[in-house]
Amino acid sequence: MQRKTTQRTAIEQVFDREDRPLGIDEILRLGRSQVESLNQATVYRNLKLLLDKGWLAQINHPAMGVLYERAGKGHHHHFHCRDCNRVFELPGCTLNQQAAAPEGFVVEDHEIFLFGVCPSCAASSE
Amino acid sequence: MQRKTTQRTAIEQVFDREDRPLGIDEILRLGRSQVESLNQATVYRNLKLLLDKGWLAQINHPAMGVLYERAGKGHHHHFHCRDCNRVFELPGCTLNQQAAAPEGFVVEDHEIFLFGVCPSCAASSE
DNA sequence: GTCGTTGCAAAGCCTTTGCAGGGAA
DNA sequence: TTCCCTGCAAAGGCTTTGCAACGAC
Repeated sequence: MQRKTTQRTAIEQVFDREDRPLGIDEILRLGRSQVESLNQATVYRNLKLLLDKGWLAQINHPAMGVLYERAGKGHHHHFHCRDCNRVFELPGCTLNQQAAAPEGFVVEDHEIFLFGVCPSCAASSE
Repeated sequence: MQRKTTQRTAIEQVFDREDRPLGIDEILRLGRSQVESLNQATVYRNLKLLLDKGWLAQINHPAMGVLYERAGKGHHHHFHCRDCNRVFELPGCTLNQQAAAPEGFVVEDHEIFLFGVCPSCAASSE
């Protein structure tokens, strides 16, 4: 049976608090502000455990590499802000999936990454 | 000045011949069928050189990791066949970029990855 | 003969794993 | 007391780099 540890709890809280896809470095940094001794290996092990459990999902971002986000949010896409370098989850989907590929291709799924400036950066640069 | 070597020529020919995004392993394997002694370090060095030169472009595929493709093909997307595991370049773009994100987000660019079955695999499975 | 390139091996990243000690139940 | 979990360090992959020999020009 799985036990409740301060380390795993800290990692889970980081995701709940940030509510956006996070990279290993951020998870480790934010987690350490809560549990100073938090080890990198522990983070990796818990991320894997939370993935298997279905609590987290993994995404491979074109510019940011591997990121982790809360699972179970349904189909959505990602936005990467070139200013603050954060990745946001965008609800909804406007893509006509089958129309996106030429005749002959059977499209079953897709992923979209958007790049630009997020609302808070856009506001602060005016 | 840059010199013409059999190794670099072999790598370039692999891309011309396949005409699709390739991973390191494929480049190395296909290149070795032409230049037996082709070394991994040489491939990495030449890929970097061809990237800097603007002859190649790098893509970070969600499922396939880092891939390389001929540069200068204009805006396009990628299709990954779950049968043959190859990645194809799809011309055109049907996405209304700004409509894909909520109010406040300034969208400047995007990338789309499609997943499914390619025409040749779809035909052979019937 | 230059000096850009190559092959080999060593070194760097990032991630995973082995192990003994520690802590949740 | 059990045995899951953690920290540390070593080991694995993949990519880059140092170096001497090679070969394009």
